[in-house]
Amino acid sequence: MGLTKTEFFTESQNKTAMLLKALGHPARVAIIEHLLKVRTCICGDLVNELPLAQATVSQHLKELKSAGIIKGSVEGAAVCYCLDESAFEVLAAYFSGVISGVKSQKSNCC
Amino acid sequence: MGLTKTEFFTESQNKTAMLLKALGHPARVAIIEHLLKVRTCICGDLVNELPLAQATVSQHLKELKSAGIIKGSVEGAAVCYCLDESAFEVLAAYFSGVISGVKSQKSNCC
DNA sequence: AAATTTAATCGTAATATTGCAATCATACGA
DNA sequence: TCGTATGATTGCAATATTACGATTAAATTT
Repeated sequence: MGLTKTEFFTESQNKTAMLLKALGHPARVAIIEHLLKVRTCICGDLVNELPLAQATVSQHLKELKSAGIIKGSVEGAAVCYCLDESAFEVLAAYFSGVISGVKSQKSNCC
Repeated sequence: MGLTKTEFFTESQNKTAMLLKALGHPARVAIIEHLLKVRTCICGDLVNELPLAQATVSQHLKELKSAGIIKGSVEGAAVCYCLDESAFEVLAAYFSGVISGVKSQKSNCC
């Protein structure tokens, strides 16, 4: 075990969980917030910004990128990273959908 | 290692990451979506609904509850669970903030 | 009281994540 | 071309997560 049984959940549930899991680490939240401030940056900038080694930052960037949360384009020797707006639109829509669903419920709890 | 360095991130970053991590599993997304449909349910309902054993479902419920995403109230021998609206309001506000931040940036990427 | 229902907890196994040092690969400048 | 800058990858150790069977505990039913 230790293996998530993704095959028994819907495509949508797996996709949503995958996005949220990718953001479910303070270092990756910090990367997002730094990109909100500076729009674009390279890995080295984040290594200076975060209390983590270069290998660790690179790994977090890889996870964010493979989840579709950031984009990276090669810029000479460096790689330029920026936010992928579409992922956040999906998540914002998801949560506003949840909220309107909750609000449409009669009472709050049992 | 294998230990997240939460002490080096802000309170807000840790809190956001904690909420997102709690939702970053398809079973827990499925639990949220089921609660959206039925408003309240007990653990046994979810055991019938999900392809997971009772102990596993109970563990997922515990994680959601300790993150503040669901509430549970004892109802005789059973425990009645429902969504905690406030957590979703925090997250919806977070993502709409991210989106307006991204939109205020000049160009999309480098 | 005994049996049943409900779900939390314990113990364990398998796998995933986090973090880092070291190394590797690529692009650029001297 | 040789050195330098940048960052991805590899290999490893420590810890966390996922899942489940078995057990436990509490409330309800018979």
